Amino acid sequence: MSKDSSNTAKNRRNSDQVTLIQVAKSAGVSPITASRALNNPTKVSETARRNVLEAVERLGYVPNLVAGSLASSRSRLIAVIVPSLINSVFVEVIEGLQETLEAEGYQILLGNTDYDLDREYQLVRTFLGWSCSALVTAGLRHNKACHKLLENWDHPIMEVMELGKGMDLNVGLDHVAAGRCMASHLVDKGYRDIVYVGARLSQDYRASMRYEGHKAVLQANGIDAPLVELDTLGSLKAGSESLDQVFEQHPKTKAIHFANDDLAVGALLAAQRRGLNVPNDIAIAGFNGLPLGQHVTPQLTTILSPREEMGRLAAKELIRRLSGKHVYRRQHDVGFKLQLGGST
Amino acid sequence: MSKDSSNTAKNRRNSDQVTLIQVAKSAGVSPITASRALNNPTKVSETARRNVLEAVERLGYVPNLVAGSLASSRSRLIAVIVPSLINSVFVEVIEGLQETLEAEGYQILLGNTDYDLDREYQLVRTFLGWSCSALVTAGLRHNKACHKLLENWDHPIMEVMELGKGMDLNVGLDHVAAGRCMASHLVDKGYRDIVYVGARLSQDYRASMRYEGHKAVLQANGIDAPLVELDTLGSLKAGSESLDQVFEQHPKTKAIHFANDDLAVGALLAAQRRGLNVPNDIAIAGFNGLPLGQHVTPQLTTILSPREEMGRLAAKELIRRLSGKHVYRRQHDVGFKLQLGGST
DNA sequence: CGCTGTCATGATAGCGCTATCATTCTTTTT
DNA sequence: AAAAAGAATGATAGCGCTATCATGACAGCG
Repeated sequence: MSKDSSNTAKNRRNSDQVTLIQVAKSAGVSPITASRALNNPTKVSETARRNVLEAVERLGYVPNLVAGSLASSRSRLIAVIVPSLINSVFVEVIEGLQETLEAEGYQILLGNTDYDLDREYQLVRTFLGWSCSALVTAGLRHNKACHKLLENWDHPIMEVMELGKGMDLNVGLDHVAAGRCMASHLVDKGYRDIVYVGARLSQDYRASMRYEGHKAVLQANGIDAPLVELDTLGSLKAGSESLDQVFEQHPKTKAIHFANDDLAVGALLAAQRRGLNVPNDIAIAGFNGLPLGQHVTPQLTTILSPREEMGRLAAKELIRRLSGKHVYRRQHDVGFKLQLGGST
Repeated sequence: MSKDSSNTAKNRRNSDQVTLIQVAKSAGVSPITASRALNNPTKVSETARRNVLEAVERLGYVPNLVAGSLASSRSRLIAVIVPSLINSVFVEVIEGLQETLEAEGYQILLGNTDYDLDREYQLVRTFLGWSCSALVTAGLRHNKACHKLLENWDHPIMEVMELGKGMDLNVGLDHVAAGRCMASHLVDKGYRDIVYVGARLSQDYRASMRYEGHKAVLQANGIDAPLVELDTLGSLKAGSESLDQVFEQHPKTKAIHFANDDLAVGALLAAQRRGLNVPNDIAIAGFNGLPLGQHVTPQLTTILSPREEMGRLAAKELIRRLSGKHVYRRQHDVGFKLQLGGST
């Protein structure tokens, strides 16, 4: 009986996969040297490195990242959790993140909470199980279990979109201030009957933060700040349909401050279809600064938020942190810009 | 000298992490039973299961998915590779995939090729290293190395967006037919001076497939089929700016068949800004059926492609395959629909 | 010449989990 | 009642890689 180790009953090797051991053998070095040649090239002699790389090429070796991560408890995976993909805002942040992270050899593990904090908790649990190098999540609010889990996690956590004291790193903008900014603009323009329209504010709580800012400014000017909340997600369609609801509840409305550009553009186009002049009959303002708003006539007055920039900046801060460098700011305000169009 | 196994020099345990062994100990069962209680509940007695679940709760155990994947060489990760996130079309497919896959406990590993097939190859290599359960990629074209790598991979591969003989599973639509469909419509409407406008056709080769269909119909009708290719990615801005280029190169143009809705809507709005009547002065058609096109006036004539549906269907087919069931069709045509608006 | 320090390499021992086979105990069958 | 089959559990041995420590080779130095 020969001891054929490659064929015993207990063998459960994935027969056809090339392993680092085979590469090492073929290169005439030990497995650990082969590992170093691939992951720590400077720790290995020129010849060894060359031999290993040639063997990799020759055998078509694809590193098993799962094994590597288990052994090193580092994974080069970055968890990214967003509430929605339909809302292009988050996609642009992801785009910014991805551009920077992929260039550094990190991969994105994507989760979608559908604006549900319990779902977020589940995703976080799963992602921690993947030994992610870091976690990026949209927003500063989490449920209790999630908060506790993250607090005890010893990897960077990046909370994006809004600004405030987070768990670790934070890149975002001040939504209350953004709401104030637009409201001030409308008041300065002389509008008095102003309605704020949002969609599912309990879910999109950043939109309700903007409403808070909006309300504060109006009240400081002795103006009422009525709110119309739609029961659908923000979309062109919802914006278009919201007009009826607004005029029904507040017939004298002269200006509408929408929670986002989709709603605003939907309403703008709908208003024009029914023969209303924007801004003379009704003024319309949005939030986000989507390209769409700049292509309609009149151009949409909105607040431009630097979304890709936010993603890129978040990624850079994370990378700086992951490479052990000192992070200068734990909180980073990317700001916003009032973009004046003809719609107000 | 006591043999304190938890504190020897060579110990590199991640000190604070709760492992399945601790859960098992606390539940009074062996590790393997604990494992089964979590992953194969039916293989374990009612009491054992309850004890394990309680211990999990008590200790705050988070399964190490990396270790599990290494041991089982299954990962519940699904690689999804798309050429772009800025193009909302791919995002909607991802949304459809995610909805279905997350419900089945799979996670999405997201890659972005930026329309570069070499980049795709790199991403595929990385993702194979993660022992992904399956791979979803946009398109049927891959570079040689990538093709070879995938051919030898023994997990499901799903190619989406376009229809044809792929490597494994395929869910998509026939872009040549879509191009023919829209061209036929334009010809039927009586247009003769028709220009096709696309952006970066060598990258977005599906758009050039639609052009092939378009050209075939026009030529069959004895009509010339001029092409204008833009050097930017498709966007409202590019569409808006394309008008000049079209009229400069083809002054008599009466209809423009755009490669996608962003371009088409950008052009439609730009045409109106310069006082042209759509469709009397210039007819405009798009492709995709984005909501945007249905909210402008006149509504955009376009081809509606079922993108989320495509993602959902792809996910379902994958899940069926992953659970070992027979897959009835390896190729699935999701079709498209000519959506008539007032713009043609 | 021995001493120390640096560099390249290797042997060993896991990382935390699950596949496999073995064992025990219970149920069913003839 | 004995034999066969099934259900629940466990012992063992990895999955493929890397952290850690140990070793040997060689240079610089008094």
